Amino acid sequence: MNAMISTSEKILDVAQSLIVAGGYNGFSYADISDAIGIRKASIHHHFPTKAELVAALVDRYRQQTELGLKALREQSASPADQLQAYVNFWQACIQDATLPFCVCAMLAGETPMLPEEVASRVRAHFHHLAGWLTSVLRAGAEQQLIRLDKRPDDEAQMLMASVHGAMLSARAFGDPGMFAAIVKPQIARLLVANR
Amino acid sequence: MNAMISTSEKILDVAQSLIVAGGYNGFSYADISDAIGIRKASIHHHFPTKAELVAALVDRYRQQTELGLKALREQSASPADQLQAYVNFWQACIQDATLPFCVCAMLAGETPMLPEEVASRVRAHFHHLAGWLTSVLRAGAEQQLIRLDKRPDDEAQMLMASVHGAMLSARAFGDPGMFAAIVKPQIARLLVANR
DNA sequence: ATTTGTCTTCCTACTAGTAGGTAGACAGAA
DNA sequence: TTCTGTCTACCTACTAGTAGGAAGACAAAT
Repeated sequence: MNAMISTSEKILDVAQSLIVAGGYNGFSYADISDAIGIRKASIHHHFPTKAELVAALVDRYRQQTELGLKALREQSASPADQLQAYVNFWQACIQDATLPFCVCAMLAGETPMLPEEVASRVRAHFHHLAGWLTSVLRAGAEQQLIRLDKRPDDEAQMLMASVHGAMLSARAFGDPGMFAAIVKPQIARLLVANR
Repeated sequence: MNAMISTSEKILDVAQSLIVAGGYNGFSYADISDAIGIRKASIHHHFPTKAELVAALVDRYRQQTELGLKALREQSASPADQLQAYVNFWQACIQDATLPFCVCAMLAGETPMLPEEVASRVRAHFHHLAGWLTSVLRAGAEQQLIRLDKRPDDEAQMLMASVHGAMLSARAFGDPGMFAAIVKPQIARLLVANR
């Protein structure tokens, strides 16, 4: 009946939800051990050090994101829809608490005391996400669906910051709806002539 | 030669810079002890538990913020200038690394595993800051210096999220200039006819 | 077919060091 | 004298990480 999910995947799953809740220093091997019913030492077999574990986790996260964003570009017709779908994805994650915060946004806050191998991967995720947003915005501007006041990459950075800040506010206020309340208007102002 | 700064203030100063670097679980009594040359037990005399220490820290932080924002309202003539000054303040803090991140933004990310006495104070800070921004935006709109697409409190939440998200991006990219690059355009779009 | 060796995964048992926190003594100031 | 701040010395629980071995899977050699 087990969905044939490997132990190392289970470890990463648990570690991810723990990181999302409390960051790099907010979980221990013992926590993972308890959650999946395996000894601490066995986790060290799969991931010798905590830094390696989290680095692998961020790699997987970025890979999943990459896949998700690619799927989004292929499914949604217009750049405007792609933007909406991206925001809706996070809205759903936050609402049903499956992934109530971006792993890399969480870790980014802790940058100053993150192992370099983790910090560099977090930076890579930020670069990648900003790149995706830039290309969507640029395409939208070319098709005259989106109106940009600044260069596409600047607008992408602004949008990304809004998304992360909105996650933070949703958490601080304990109100999942706050995310959409902040991000949707930011999207709306980019869309040309919404009538 | 000591500037007559009390031990408990020193403790809070060090704890604050450590929290800003690594969050609630990113520092220990031993770290503070090492930094100010006092035994761990002596810190427990001033702040019996870690939760109490951080709660006191956030109280002080909010109080300082309150004072700073009030001063800002009294010094700066127009609401537009107040907004600019607020952003400039953070820009300076991030640039010279005196306070490269908002204490409460840091803690907000860790909300799910924060002691309730800390979480509630972080929430209070968010409320207070949002309130200040709302009143500045409302005043600006009344004087027709600021153009609001949405209700003042919604625009305030959007601005606050931008500020926090911009701090996160500046950290992730290791580029202090990123903060201003993201926030300044957000302010600019609110200002009416900038010529 | 059985043995041999290797690889993987997990285990028990352990280490050194750190976590937050406590008890009690002492010195100086009020 | 009592109160405040600091100290030494200690506690229990937990931290990441290690040592060494048991059990099974697989493949090649016998």
